Amino acid sequence: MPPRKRASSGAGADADPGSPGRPPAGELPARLRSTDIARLAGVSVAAVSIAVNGRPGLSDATRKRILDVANELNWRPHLAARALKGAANDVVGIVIARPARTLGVEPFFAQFLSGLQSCLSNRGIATQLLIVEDTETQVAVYRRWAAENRVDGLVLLDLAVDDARPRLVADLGIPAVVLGSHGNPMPLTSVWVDDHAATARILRHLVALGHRRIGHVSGTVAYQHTQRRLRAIEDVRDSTGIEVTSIATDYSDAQGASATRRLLEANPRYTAVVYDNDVMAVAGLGVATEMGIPVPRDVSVVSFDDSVLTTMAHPSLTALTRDTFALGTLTATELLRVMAERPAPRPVQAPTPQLVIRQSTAAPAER
Amino acid sequence: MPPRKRASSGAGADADPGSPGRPPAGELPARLRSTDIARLAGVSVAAVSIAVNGRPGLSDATRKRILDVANELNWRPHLAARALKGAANDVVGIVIARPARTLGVEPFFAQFLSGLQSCLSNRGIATQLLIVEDTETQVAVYRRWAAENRVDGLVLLDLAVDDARPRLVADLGIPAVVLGSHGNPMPLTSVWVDDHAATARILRHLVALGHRRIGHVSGTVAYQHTQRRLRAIEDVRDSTGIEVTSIATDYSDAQGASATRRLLEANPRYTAVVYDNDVMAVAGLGVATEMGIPVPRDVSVVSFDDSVLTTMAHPSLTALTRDTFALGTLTATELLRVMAERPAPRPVQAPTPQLVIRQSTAAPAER
DNA sequence: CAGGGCGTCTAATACGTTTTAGTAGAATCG
DNA sequence: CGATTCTACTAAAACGTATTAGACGCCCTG
Repeated sequence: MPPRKRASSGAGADADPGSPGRPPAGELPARLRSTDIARLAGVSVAAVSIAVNGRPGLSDATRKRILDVANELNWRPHLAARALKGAANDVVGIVIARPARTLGVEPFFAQFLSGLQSCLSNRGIATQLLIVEDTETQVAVYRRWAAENRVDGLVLLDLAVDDARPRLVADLGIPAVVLGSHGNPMPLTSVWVDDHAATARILRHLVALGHRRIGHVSGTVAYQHTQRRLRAIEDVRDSTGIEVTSIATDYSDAQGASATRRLLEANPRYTAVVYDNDVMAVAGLGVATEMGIPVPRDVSVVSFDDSVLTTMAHPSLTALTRDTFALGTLTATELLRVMAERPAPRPVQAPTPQLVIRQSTAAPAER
Repeated sequence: MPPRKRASSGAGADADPGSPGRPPAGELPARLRSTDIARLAGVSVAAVSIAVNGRPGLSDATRKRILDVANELNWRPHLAARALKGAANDVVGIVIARPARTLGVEPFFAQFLSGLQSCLSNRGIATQLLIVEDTETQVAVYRRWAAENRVDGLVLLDLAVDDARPRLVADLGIPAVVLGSHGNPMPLTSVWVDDHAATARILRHLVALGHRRIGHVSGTVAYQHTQRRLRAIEDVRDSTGIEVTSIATDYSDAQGASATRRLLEANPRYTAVVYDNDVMAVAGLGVATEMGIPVPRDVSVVSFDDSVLTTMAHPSLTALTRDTFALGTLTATELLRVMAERPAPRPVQAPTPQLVIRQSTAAPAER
């Protein structure tokens, strides 16, 4: 038997060869192909390809005729066929390794993603998202995506100390940008924030107010940016001689609250507490209020992250603020560059977060 | 000239034919193909395909040998080639039409997405996300994605009154689930929440406390769920005779605040205010505090959405709570069913949000 | 022992596009 | 006016996989 031929323009004896056994919603609209467009425009498929890809070598009249037919029928090149020939997929991937439930808690991710996407959308590029349990699966996904040729680029987030991913992704040959790392060696282009300066900014503010005994409710120490903050704190401690105690947490409100309790029960009491994120800061504020310790009179509170939470708290919280959306667009811009030009890896500095002084910080009470 | 042949297993004189002219990071690892696996396993490409797709027709020994080789080399079928043969892409799409900057404000979206993804990830399905400006572009994207065969399924969010998208998507033949609509006719399977019952639940609570004059700061009236809430309010008004006034907003804290101001300056004053989302509720709480109107003594406050915002506010806010993450997983489950079986459209009811009574509601003050 | 049936495997083809090599005709040039 | 270059287009060969039709043994059965 000859290979099954699709019903072409000729005699169409098979009006609907569709499945007679499948009752509901079983119509298949018989996908258009470039041959159809070519036939209707009276040209070859090669001409169709040239026209839709805007390449030179066609008269304006012919080009227009082809495009008119294509638009009329709302035909686009089949993505898979195009990708098979080595074209871009117009997809960038993000794989996140976090407990899925925690994603919605922080506004950071959603805002970053929005910024990223709003920049990529202009180029018709979509973002492909996968949430996995652990870093191992994450690595497996990178491998799989590379093998499958699924994405044109990657964004790496939440870099851990000694994270193996940048090296792996670079070796896999996928264009990528990492957010937050600018270590050496640097296998990938990175967008980084000066956590050191930001941390110093907070501490300078508190020291200037007169605080000499400061608590720090830190995030997960496995992350690189946490380490950078801790190092900055050490530097300030060494240079100014003030006392700073860090307590590590998992960023949750629960651990933020219990860390706060420990700091406020200490004797002598810490006169200021710095929190690595907004959720913990607000939770800590609640704890202080519960314990009858007025903020900012008896204890000042500062958050590393700014959000609707910190502005709406009472008292509103002094916080480091940054444009997370813009961070996303910056990352996207760099990724587009990497995808297009494959330049040598380089660090790109994002604006350093600014300190917004609100109602939660003041000079420590006299003793 | 004969067609370019890739260097095969034979004499390997070309250790690294990589580009000598492009200096940085220009290695291309020469993608593996099924032929390579076949050669190394000593079988045909057909056997490789059968093995990796787990289809019957191969002895266990051969099957294992093939899979071993494939895993060893970390080879996977090229996605595009596979998709070209009509296989699934393992991608579902979500197109959101909102100002990009607003996405991070509400936790709803991030949580929903997490739930969706955590369910889809089990099947190795990724989510493709696109944020666009308006509904027109959204429709164009659906058309393009359909024509390109980019996604296996769609999730439709933020349904407007008379939204044309369900009909369009159904006509395009893309499996899809809509969140929130259960109208007639229903071209697509929908996951819906009983907004009517939820709204009634809030009002019953306030009426039971003794409130007879209630303000409602509503969201954008173009959305279907806003309409359902408004209708529910009307029903309660009609059946109980209490007074309820709605003010439409765009969900922003700014408009929430100004609406609150209007309600609290009214004479006689409204003794309770219901907000369509948590951001506005917290903003309204701030306004009341500023105006020297104690909550809940002089005015009760209820939020339609629950989040870290409502729990951390002082006083903490009475709110409707629902498991947005679970809503995501439910939607994913339904979408998977639709993609697999193409059943007739049907409504799937998600659990009705429950009222969590916190500190912001109380009986109205005596007059 | 012929013949059917089954288990295992392969050759060849199709999927829908892009790209390369090439052709026919018109224009240009010495 | 023949040779060259250009313009506008086409035929055919990829891209890497899934699938279909069959081939080849082998076991069973009558």
